[in-house]
Amino acid sequence: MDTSDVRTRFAPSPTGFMHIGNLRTALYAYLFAKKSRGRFILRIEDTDRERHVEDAVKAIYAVLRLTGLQHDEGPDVGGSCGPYTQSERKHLYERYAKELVAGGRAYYCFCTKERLDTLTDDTGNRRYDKRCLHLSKAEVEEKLAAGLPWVIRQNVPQEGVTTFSDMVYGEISVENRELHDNVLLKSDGFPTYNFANVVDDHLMAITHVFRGMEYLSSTPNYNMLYDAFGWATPRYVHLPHIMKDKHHKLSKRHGDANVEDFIAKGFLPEAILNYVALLGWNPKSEVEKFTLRELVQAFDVSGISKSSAVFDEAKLRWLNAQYLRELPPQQFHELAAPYYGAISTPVDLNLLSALLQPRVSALSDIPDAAGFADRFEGYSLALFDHAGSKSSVALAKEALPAVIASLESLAGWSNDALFGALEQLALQRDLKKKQLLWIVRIAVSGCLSTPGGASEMCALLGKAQALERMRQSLSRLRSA
RNA sequence: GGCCCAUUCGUCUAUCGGUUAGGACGCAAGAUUCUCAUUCUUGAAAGAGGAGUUCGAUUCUCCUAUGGGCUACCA
Repeated sequence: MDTSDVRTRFAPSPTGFMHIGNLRTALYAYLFAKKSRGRFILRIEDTDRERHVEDAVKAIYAVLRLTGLQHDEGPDVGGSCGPYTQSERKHLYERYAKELVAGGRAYYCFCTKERLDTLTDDTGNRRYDKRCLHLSKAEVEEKLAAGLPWVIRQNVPQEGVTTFSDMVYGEISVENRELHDNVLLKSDGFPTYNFANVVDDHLMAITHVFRGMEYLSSTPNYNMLYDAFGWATPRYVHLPHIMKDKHHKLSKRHGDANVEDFIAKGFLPEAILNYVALLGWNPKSEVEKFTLRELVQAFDVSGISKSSAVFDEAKLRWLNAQYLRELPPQQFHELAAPYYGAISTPVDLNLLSALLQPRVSALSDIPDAAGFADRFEGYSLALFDHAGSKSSVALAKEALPAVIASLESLAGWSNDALFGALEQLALQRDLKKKQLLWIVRIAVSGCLSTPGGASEMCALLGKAQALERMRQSLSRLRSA
């Protein structure tokens, strides 16, 4: 049950995939709404036909579904303020723009691109000179009748100061003369973001606007629009940017910022969400691990920081590893299964999952971690030389026959039985346990690093295969 | 260029005038371990610079520097 009028919205433009920054904006808007027992709305801002990307909307739905940020209203789920896709609301904007024209708060502009270009100053900036504002009503009618292309521009007063309050950045004032007569309605009849966001946020009764801080400097323009219509302004929550590094914003040009890519790389949506929540927001406690539910409880706008944050994949990996380890073994196994697809050697996959779960930090680490399975042939014999365990090629050649003989007659092939047998054999031959186990592990895996120790590797491969590999290693040692 | 915003360890951050400036990731060292990893312990690591205000500034004010954003018929 809703118990408040709080309504937030996530309003992406379908110009590409969802990146980490988009996700965080959606998350904060969602958390704020849910914490206030309000509603979270999805609105698709597709007013730029040129940058429109076909499957972008699908990607938005996919990410919201995967991360659990369920919207209460939106193009796909409906709601009382629809339609929720701006291209389907086109007629509305024109009506409202004309209302503004009638009230003198906006005006038709017929200036050509060429003329606009002449308005560019020494520093390469352009500022419209309000020329068309001074057209008489008759002149406007005449041009309109002649079928000249037109746009509608906001009529911004050039004197005075506009002040607004942002819940993150505090009070911000801008001299009105710094503001431009933005285009509200484009010549193709579509509204610009500068207009559509105001009309829609009002019509959809949005109470709190969450968006990137790049809109901070144009917010005075928007407030003038609200005032012109006689509408109440929403509360603003501008968010600091997420950076790829010290100097560059996370950009869609880099596939690594794509939320779906991270999921494909074996990061759990819960971990991504958790990490992203902490990028630019602090819970005022030292807790770092939060479920979505817990985030809803803990979220507070006062914890949002003002400065931008650099995205750190290392920390995401660490968090993801925490999540992976807490998974019920069976669930981890199911998630890992797709990554076993490339393994052709028969191994005990359930056991492999059990060994892998505490040691991978992303599911995509699995193929590499399980490299022993298919990368056995032709491994370097130098691996038998290991100072730490005092083992060597010579020792391997000498000890392996006994290992093979001993294990061939081993009754069970469990990890415990194997470990016991190897331990005993080491004792008999007066070898350090470490020495023998190193040799066996290499002989059976051919890898410096494996998901388990010698006995575990043997158990993983099964009796026939493990013994076969040992014989193969022995013969290579002998002929070397 | 103009305007807006920001500036604490490499990174994410705590501190809301008085702290040995705390935590986390990463990094290093040690311990544990049948490898690597895990786990545990320890360590190195920060207030951009300069003026003020104040008994006292990381914290408040101003200037400078640096970074980011906006300055589109993109959002």
